[in-house]
Formats: sequence, C-alpha cells, structure tokens
Amino acid sequence: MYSQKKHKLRPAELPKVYSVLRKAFGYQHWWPGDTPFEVMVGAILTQNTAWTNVEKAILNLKNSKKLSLNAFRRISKHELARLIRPAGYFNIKADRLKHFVTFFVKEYQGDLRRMRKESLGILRQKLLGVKGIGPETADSILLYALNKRSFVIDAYTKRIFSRHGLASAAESYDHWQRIFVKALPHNTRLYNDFHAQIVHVGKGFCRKEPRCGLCPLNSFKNQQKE
DNA sequence: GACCAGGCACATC
DNA sequence: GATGTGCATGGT
Repeated sequence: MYSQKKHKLRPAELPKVYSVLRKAFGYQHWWPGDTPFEVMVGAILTQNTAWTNVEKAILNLKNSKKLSLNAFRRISKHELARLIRPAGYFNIKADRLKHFVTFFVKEYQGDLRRMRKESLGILRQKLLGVKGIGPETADSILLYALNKRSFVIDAYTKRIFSRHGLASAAESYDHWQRIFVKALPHNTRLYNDFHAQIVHVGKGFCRKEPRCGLCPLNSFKNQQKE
C-alpha cells in the first residue's frame, strides 16, 4: 500500500500545511450546497457515504420540491426514505433528518437567525443531543451552515494526517480536534477552508496510490531530521 | 464479486 | 472505556 512517511508532522507545522494547500488549490468556497438548510441535510446524508451518492439524493429532493424545512415537516418518513435512497442507510437517515427538523423547530422555531444567536458551546451540546448527530455532523452544521468556529474532523483528516505521523488514527475525535484547534489561529474562514482542502486532498490524492506522490503534502516529508 | 465511501447508535464485555 | 455490529447504496 502506501509507504509510511518517516517525517512526523508536528502540530506547529499545521499553519504551514494549510498555506501549502491553499497555494496549490486556491480557496475552496465550501460547503457544496445552495442554502444553509441544504448544507444541514447534506451533513446528515453524507455520513459514511460517498458524496456522489448524496448528490443523487439531494437532486431527488430538489426535483420533487421537498428540500425545504416545511416540506421536511410534512413529508412521511417512508416518502423521505424513498427520495434519499441513493445516499444509502436511507431508513436510518430519514429518521435522523426527521429528528433534526423536530429539534430545529422546537428549539429555534426553524429560524436560522435564532439558531445562530446561540453560543457555540451550548449549540454544539444541543446538536450532540439530537439522535443521529455525532461530533462530525454537529461540527459540519456549525461551521458550514451556521458559520460558527468549529473545526471538523473526518475520515480524510485522520487518514491523511495519521499517514504523516501527526497522531494515531485510533485517537478520539476530540483528541484530533484539539490538535488542530491548538495549532491554528482561531478563525472561522480558516477552519472552513482547511477542512475543504483536506477533503480535496483526500479525494484527489490520498485514495489512489499512484497519485499520492503528486500530493503537495509530500513537500513536508524531508524537512525534519530523524 | 469484493471493497470502499466526508458516521452513528447500541450491545456487550 | 474499548470493541464489535448493523445500517445500504453506487462506483471502482
């Protein structure tokens, strides 16, 4: 498989890592979704699922004019599951979407502005209390739908940076998040784009071995003596 | 046909 | 707290 890099990337190098990625790929303008509501739906649909399959599900919702808060409140779980079928786990995800919408209406009357007024810490705790929303989904919603300063850790982050020796992939979500939060300036736009860059690298370079050698992150492998 | 993909909840030890 | 399992489609 992949050759393990001898260089152990240090947290202090993360700002430089971002700078290299940003220079190589440009600002990513994430998340791929037209509205905050679509972003929140996408965050749940993409759980353990390829984004191409999520796109099909979202297209189904759009074509049947069901991609709105009011439509989600009215639609039956069975019908919702039918529409999101391409995204996989459709029964579970239909449940999770319903739970989220119930929470959104009960806590914030379905009003994004009210939701944004909540402090980050409280809001994150509340999101984690919704059945079907774990840390990654919560942080994705916070960062990309609500523009809150919450760093997202995902499978790409762990895969890429464990290969570069930053930490073990087996470490917890919170452990990984603390590394990035401590090492980076506390800046929402940076959090947004850094995660987007990570996904770009994960999809483009880190999955297929022949492309690994082309990844800009390889510029870090010889900068520290063992 | 096997393997993988931007998780999460739940059971069991 | 750690480990294992179910959930499911579509691309390679």
